Amino acid sequence: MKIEEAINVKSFSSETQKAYINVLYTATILKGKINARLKNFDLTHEQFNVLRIIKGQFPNPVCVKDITDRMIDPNSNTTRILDRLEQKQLVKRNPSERDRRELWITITENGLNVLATIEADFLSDNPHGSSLSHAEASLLNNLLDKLRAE
Amino acid sequence: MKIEEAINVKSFSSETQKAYINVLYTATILKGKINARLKNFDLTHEQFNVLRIIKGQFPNPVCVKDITDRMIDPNSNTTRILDRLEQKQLVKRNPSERDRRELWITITENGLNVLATIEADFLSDNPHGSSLSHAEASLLNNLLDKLRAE
DNA sequence: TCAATTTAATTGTATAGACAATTATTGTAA
DNA sequence: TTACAATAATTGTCTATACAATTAAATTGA
Repeated sequence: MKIEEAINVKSFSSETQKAYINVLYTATILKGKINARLKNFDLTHEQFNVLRIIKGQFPNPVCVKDITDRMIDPNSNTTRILDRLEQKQLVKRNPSERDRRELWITITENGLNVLATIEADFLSDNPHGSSLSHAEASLLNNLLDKLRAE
Repeated sequence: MKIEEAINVKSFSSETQKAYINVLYTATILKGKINARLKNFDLTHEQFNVLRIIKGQFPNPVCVKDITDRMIDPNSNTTRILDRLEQKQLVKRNPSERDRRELWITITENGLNVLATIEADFLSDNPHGSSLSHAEASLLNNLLDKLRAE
């Protein structure tokens, strides 16, 4: 569905203005799809993201700042997302061995298992086997990078 | 800045996977820019959006459902965003004349003035005079529409 | 007619996003 | 050494996002 139909707007002040709104709207849709799948695993989109970031360094620990630097939305409160992941016993917090201000966060065995299950589920019906070809996706990435650069 | 640098990620499982994350990340950046400008006017991004939707039908009123149908993120709670706009006396709620379940929302004189001021401010340094050409923006729109379609 | 269903809007509750302030610790320079 | 600035993480507060439940009114169909 074209963006015009999706949000019932007949015209935009410019093609770029339309692209702005299209990016925001598309992000909402993608987030909704991901959240819907993650619901079965009692995780939100951002919790999933943070968990993957922590797994990315496994078996090395990461500190809170490392996570924030890699988040899609660093405005999210990393502390509180970690609170929820820790409550679910998916990550552990330990004192850092090099700086007493820091915490060393590691993913638990349980956390690794949950991520593995989710990845299997995601691959099972090829959610990212998108309607975009590799070349189109690459083009899209370049255009988004350029759009942000302005 | 390329998405890889922006979020410190070295590789993605596919170009489409990268595009997914790029859309989410780009949306965050765009929202941040818009919010920063709107802060001077004591409005959030979503409040601004709703206000523009209501203005779009002026002088006709719109009901809550009409607004929700046109919102970038219909998961937002329209009632509570209207609460804040009404508190700031930017919109008015009146009983509908055709259906007692509905409310008729209209933008106030004050609301029209605020929007006019914001639009003048936005135009003043050409925030949408982006680095994308018309053709590139158009291509981006098509790719986003296609990405959502999968 | 009138019970059942649908619809419009609100309310409730939890997490996320936005941003300022605070606390504890480390780094720096007189 | 010791003020002072810088940094890492947490806390506080408000709005937005996500989604279920509720309330009131309109619609439908036997």
